[in-house]
Amino acid sequence: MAATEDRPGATDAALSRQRVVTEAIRLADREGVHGLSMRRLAGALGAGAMSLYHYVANKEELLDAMVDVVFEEIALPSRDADWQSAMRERAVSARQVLARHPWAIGLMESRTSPGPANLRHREAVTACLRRAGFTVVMATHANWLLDSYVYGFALQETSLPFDTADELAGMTEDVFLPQLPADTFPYLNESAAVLFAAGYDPSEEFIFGLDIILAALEPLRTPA
Amino acid sequence: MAATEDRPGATDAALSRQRVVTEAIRLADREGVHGLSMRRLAGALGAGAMSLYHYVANKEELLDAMVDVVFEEIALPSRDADWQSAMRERAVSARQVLARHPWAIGLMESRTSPGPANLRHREAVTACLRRAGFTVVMATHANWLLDSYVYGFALQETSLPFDTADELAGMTEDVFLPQLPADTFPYLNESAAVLFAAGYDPSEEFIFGLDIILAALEPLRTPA
DNA sequence: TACTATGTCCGTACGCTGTACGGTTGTCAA
DNA sequence: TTGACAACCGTACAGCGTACGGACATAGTA
Repeated sequence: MAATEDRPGATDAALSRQRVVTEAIRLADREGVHGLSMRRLAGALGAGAMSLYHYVANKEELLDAMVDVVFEEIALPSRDADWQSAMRERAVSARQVLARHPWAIGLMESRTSPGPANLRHREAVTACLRRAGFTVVMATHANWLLDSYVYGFALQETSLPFDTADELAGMTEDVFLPQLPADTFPYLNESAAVLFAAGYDPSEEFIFGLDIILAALEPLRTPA
Repeated sequence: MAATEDRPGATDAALSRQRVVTEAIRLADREGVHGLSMRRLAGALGAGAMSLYHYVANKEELLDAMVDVVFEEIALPSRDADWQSAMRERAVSARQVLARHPWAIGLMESRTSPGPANLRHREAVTACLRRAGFTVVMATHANWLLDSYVYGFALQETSLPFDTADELAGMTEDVFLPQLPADTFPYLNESAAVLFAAGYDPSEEFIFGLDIILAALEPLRTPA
């Protein structure tokens, strides 16, 4: 019970790489990646800043580890379902995870070497596509296309200034439409007005594009 | 001639918001967004750090301005061509521009309100789609789909650790294949080997997915 | 029991960051 | 001549990542 001293805000458990990375993710989720500093992270763990460096070589390595944990959270494509269902589910999962950890998208840009969870994920996706009858080259094409869509969608989603359809409706009336005068932006103005009147809900947008892509890939399989 | 004192590294021209933003982009292109500090930027302009604050309210506003200049560089869809050619060209242009300014992609994540060039661009794209016979709702779908693909592709591209097909070939042999043992990663190993043998060139990858999307959108137009 | 080695933790310090605040100039109008 | 104003910048402060060296507890060995 006297394992750790009673520092202010200290947590009982001892430090570990696991705990450091997990807490870092929690902090980044709550305050964004700008709010994640080694000192603040250490504080949240009830430790001194320099203690962290026994578990991560430097901040870059910490960020790498965080991104890999995010990949771990994404569901692998199911082995049992048909390829379209399997890929749809993993894409939906990926989008959910990236919405939960928006900072991860921006972080991917600078991280060039994939972590183990990332590799496992790619292996499973490639396996699914190959078993579905795509050639190696076609599976590569499909991979690029699907991943580009998922990441790009998630990226756009994080830069939206609203969270729900209701919020969007409110902002359309109060903010967007006034900023989009019909004489300078006739088409954007029309779009905002029509979508607003139709009660447009952007949360269904993802599936629409995803299913278009999946359907378009279907004929590119070589018959089993 | 005595307009500016002869400070070390000073440039003759006077400061201006234009010059500040342009030089910031040049700096970010060369050294990445981490290498862009107010002091370094001021140094490159032959000025003191605090002088910059007469042209930008703070660094955030500078980053906003930089992103909007990037949008300005993207070609608008042509009015004369058919919709597929117009959208293809603007997507290719966007990808080129984002490859030139990789930092812009990560920056988009945190920037929630679009700048004027961004709005002009969206207006032109929406106009192109509407004139091609897409309904407002369908044009919105198409917009999300196409932009997600472009941004996601650019994002993935910047995190590749190689630049040319030759470099990729070299790294496949020396780095990737050794890291992908056939027993743990059978499918990734196979892919790497096959793509390497086929002289795979990822620079053609973009057009492939883009044309799939464009073709899949074609039947969603309402006849004129 | 005494000594050493190792692992965990952290206090201090250095060079960097963004920027608040308060100058100092140069130009122009009255 | 005076006052206002724009352009510019020096200094200072809080916070950043992290190099360095040291404190302390435990384990292993003699």
